[in-house]
Amino acid sequence: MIVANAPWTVEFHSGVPVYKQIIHQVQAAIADGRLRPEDQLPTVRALHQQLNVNPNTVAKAYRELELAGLITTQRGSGCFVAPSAEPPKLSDRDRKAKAEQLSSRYMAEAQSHGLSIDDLIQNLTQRKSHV
Amino acid sequence: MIVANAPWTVEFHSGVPVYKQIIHQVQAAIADGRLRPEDQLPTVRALHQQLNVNPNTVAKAYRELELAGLITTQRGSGCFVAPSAEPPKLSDRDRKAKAEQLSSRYMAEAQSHGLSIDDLIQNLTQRKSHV
Amino acid sequence: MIVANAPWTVEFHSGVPVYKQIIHQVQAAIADGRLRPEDQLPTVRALHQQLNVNPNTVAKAYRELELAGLITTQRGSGCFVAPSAEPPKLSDRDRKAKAEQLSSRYMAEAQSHGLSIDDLIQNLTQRKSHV
Amino acid sequence: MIVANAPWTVEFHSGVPVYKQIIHQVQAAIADGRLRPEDQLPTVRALHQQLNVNPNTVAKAYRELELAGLITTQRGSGCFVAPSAEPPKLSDRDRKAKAEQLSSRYMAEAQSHGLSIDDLIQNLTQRKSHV
DNA sequence: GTGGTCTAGACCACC
DNA sequence: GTGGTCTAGACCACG
Repeated sequence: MIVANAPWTVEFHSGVPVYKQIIHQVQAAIADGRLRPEDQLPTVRALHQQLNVNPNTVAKAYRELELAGLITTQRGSGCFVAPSAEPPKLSDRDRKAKAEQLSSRYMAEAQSHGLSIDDLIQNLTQRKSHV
Repeated sequence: MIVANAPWTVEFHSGVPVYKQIIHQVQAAIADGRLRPEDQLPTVRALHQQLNVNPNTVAKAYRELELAGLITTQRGSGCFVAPSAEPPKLSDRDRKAKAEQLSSRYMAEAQSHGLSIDDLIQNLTQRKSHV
Repeated sequence: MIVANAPWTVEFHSGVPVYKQIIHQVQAAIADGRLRPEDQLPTVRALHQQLNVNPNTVAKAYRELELAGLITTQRGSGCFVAPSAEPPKLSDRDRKAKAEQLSSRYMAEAQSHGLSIDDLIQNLTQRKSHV
Repeated sequence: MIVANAPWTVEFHSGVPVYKQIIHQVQAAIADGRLRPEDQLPTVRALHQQLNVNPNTVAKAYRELELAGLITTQRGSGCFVAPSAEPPKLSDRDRKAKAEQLSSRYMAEAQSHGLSIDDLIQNLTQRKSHV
């Protein structure tokens, strides 16, 4: 099954390289089950059109995902989630450390644009219930 | 007052340019009142040592902040929050849009490292109460 | 120390991608001690000129070596052999299997160009004594 | 005689195109006498099954061999080594140059996988005596 | 000066 | 049609 309806998007001026944003989204989709082992990823060409980025940029993201062992590519037919691909498992301690690190950057960026902590919490809570 | 005890940090491999991370943190500190008009910022030298970053990088951040009118630099004595510096005011609609955009990127990055929405919400809530 | 005198070369029409040939050569240099931990690699620009290939091709090779953990890159100063980089250790059995696989491809290619096994053995023996 | 028991193999991730690997092996078999003029080659279908490769890929290899004059195809009955097919004859100088070029590439690849020159020499010597 | 990212576009290998 | 490789060239971040 091709995940054609997935909400692939990138922000161009966030500072985070586009290809890394793609990697993050694929990893996130695998982590929360929207993409399952053996599923086919969008083709390089499809994603490059949808995101309006250069095909090479998508290919670069897919290449790194393959090197990381998360996906496999089959010339002539496409890219697929690796059979063994599994969401990363972190200890509670590591989760908190990582959340701390991310939130710190996240909050600084948010506040610098005039948002408050509550704006963020509210948005996240909304997303949670929407799922 | 010199904000020497503020938690200045940068992540080198986050993709967000280091100088932008510094800008974000200064803006955030101004936005939430940790830095007030007329307050002195850490010196370039102090920050470059603390963050283990090239002085040019800190200088570039301060230069852009000055161009944005948020700080003023006084040769020989340091950089100060501009008297008129005010947190940006956004309409509710803009706040929501910005929060949406930011959250989307951060959630993907969080999930790609094995974190859940709850991990993020929990961390932010904690921060809120700590203030 | 920059390994400026290393015999970096690529064959353009061998079928093996140029960037993989570069990777192989770096790995080989690490494996046999010509490159040691902390040594600096040729800069992207230097190698691109020496090999007469596009800088991106060299950069791609270095990027994969970094992802594999063999080298580290420091923006603004260059690429270095990772402190922990070590030649791969294989069991005798694996060595034989790998040698079998490589030699099979190697010999077919050699014979298809009119060379005999003896030509190959002779050349390799010569190389050995030259070291 | 059909060379059904010949060790036809391809490596998919070697970088050398699959169809070229097939060409090399046919040429090698002709060069060392395993295939003689008038001998029949494996059918496209047989080889595609044995190598687990797309029939088009086998067909492409055979087509190029025919263009090179090494084999002839007779519709309905198969492909045969051309009556005039002869191993290429190279001058000593060319042989050495070719061997040098090939060995250089293969040694880098071998060492990058942790093999030594001796591993290669040993394997080749073994092959020689097995014939 | 260093490496990193992205684009545009070409050609190739394989299904 | 699929992905893979390479080039040329621009712009950016960092020291």
